[in-house]
Amino acid sequence: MFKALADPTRRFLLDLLFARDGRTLTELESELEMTRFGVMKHLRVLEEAGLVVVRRSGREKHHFLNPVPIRLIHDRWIDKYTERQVTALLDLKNELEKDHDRD
Amino acid sequence: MFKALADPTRRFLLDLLFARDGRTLTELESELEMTRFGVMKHLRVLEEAGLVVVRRSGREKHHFLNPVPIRLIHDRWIDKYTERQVTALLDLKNELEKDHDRD
DNA sequence: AAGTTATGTGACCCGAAGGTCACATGTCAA
DNA sequence: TTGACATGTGACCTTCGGGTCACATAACTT
Repeated sequence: MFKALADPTRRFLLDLLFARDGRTLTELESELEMTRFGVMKHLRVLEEAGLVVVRRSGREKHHFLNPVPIRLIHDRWIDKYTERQVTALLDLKNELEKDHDRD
Repeated sequence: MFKALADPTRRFLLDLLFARDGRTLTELESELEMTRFGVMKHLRVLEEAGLVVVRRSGREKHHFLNPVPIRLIHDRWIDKYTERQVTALLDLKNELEKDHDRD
């Protein structure tokens, strides 16, 4: 599950699904500079990690983002008390900068 | 930074630091079934990822957990609206189970 | 100064993961 | 049913990352 997040291509796939859910394999493939097979492998990893959930419809396979595992990562190393400090800090930072691009 | 979380040994190191901060290399080494060199490599990766912050004191090097990058992962794929749903869901789950061990 | 302790560096080995391809199955449409 | 489309499988290659070791520097102790 952590290994699933280790690859930049897979993170980009999550970004795509975060922007718009329910896309199919070929739809996602068109956004990447890679063979269909590569994308398929990555989606499989994400699926096995529980980060992506799948719904079949005929010959098509639609992919959806699952936020739960991400939250579990968060909760593993940030307790309720620290969370308040960190969110406050980051909210302040975003307030000061007002433009943000990550990674 | 995501690759830093991909390795189970490094996650265990974060767990150790989450339990108690400021430990030194040899202290952490004693908790693992590995050579000092292996642990050193892992700590270096965690440090470069910003997940661990370091304070030198003489010949000793103390390691501290930094929660900010973890929170950034969270914020990347969970918006404020979804966050409420997910936390509510997980709080409910923890309430029902009442015993929890992860990974 | 000398020995011990804490940490650092470079090279090396090996298994795992990313990527592609030939080939294959299942499904829609005419 | 025939062809086109969407997805799946296994083998293969190559690069990368985890782990160890020989060797090295720096600091505390007596």
